[in-house]
Amino acid sequence: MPTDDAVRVALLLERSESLTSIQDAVRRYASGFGYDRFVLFSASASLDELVDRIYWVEGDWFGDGKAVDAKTYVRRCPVTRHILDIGEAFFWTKTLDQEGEHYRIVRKPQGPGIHGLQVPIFGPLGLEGAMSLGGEKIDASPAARLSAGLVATSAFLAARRLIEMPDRETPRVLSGRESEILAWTAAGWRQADIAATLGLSNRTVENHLRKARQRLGVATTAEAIRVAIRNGFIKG
Amino acid sequence: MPTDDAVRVALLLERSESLTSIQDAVRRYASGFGYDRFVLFSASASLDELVDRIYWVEGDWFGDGKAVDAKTYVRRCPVTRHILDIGEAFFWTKTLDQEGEHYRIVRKPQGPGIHGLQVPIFGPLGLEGAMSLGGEKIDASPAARLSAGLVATSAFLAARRLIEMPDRETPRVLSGRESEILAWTAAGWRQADIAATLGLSNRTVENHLRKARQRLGVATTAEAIRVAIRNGFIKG
DNA sequence: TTGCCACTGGGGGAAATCCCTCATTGCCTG
DNA sequence: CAGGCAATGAGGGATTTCCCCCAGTGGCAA
Repeated sequence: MPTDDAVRVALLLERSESLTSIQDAVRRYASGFGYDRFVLFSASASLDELVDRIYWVEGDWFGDGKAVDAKTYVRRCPVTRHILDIGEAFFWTKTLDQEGEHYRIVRKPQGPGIHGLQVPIFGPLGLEGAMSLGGEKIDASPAARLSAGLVATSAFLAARRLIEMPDRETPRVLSGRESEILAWTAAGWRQADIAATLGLSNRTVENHLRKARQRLGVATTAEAIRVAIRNGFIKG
Repeated sequence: MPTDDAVRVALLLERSESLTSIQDAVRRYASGFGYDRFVLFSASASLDELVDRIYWVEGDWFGDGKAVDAKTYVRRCPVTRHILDIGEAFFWTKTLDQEGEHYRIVRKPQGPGIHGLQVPIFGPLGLEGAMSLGGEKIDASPAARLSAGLVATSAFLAARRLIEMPDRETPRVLSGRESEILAWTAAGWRQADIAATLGLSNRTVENHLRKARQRLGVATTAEAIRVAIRNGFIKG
């Protein structure tokens, strides 16, 4: 029973030294549950360096046989939108009728159509990536969801370890000015107002904010505020 | 071998209907790895106030033979602080010398002292909680880390499901769409991306955001996020 | 001394957000 | 059934933020 192998496969993945071996292991393992198409991507809309990066796509996801980049995938697959709502791995089903494709989140996918499992991977800063597995006849048991989820998570972490190798060790700490200005921003002040209040030029405020975003590894100031609050750099 | 039971125990936990049964299952399972003390808590916000709510504390955490209460645990366990830095489950070791207690994050805890496994649980917006397991002679293998991590995660989710159940009625100042879109914004997504992902027009997203700002009585989206986090309209 | 880094500014242009108004649909409620 | 409100979307323009460069100063450490 493949569920028993989940931990062993996850361990194997953790020690993988190449993307190919990761793929092989996942493919072999997931085929036991009926999956034959895979997507593995880092979806952190936030992290500057690894924005929207696909590690692995395999199988015909949209029926047009074309390769997709991460943004296209995220946008065309309506299932992705539920990543934030649900927070755990979930099953979905795609059916076809005269009106077009219909995606649904389901507890237990069955019947005709393409079914899949979406496994989000979260980290300190929120969504870091996801793995999707799809197939036409899949094992939709809770045990399958949990064990495939474990394996998918390990696969993502392993793939990222290999691919994002170059120093991912940014000290996520803000300088004094940066957190000060971020705090003013969180208080609802515009850059120009902050500049006037602190006796700085608009440029300086802008530069500090950008630096803060870079340091926190986020794309927007809005997210920077969330992360800074969470990490205690500014008061919530 | 307990690693084989991880998925089964996790499933059991998922279906638990009482905190007691969660505790029993975890206790029984984790004892196979040598753990005999447990902490399970939900977390959020700043580093100062890392622990939000403690679901379960049990065992002799500080070697003085006394059971600890939640407050004591939080005050005295420095390991908790590392949850945000590390992002995955990690082992730690506490040793004692004349200078006092020393906590270290280690790859493979061994020797005398108290050892433990810290399992952070992440969600869409970052850290959501954690489970700590401790003992004097623990199985520190990678397989044990993975399977105990799976079980700990399931235990947390199950406990939270039960405990936060009493649908803490938040006076929803924001409408569903508004808080949803604000949450995406706080996660670092731009209006256009949110629109594309949710299948809306840019205008609609913009309008919802403005409505949210109006309702919260703030001038900028940045501040709206801070306020929404503080008021619990979106998760921080 | 030679770096690194925080802090301070700037130019120029692209992109995103924000503001005000208006309109439609559908649901629920008094 | 009218009125409120959530949800959707548009036009048009004003602001603001963001991005990618650059450069000087002063502090601190190898």
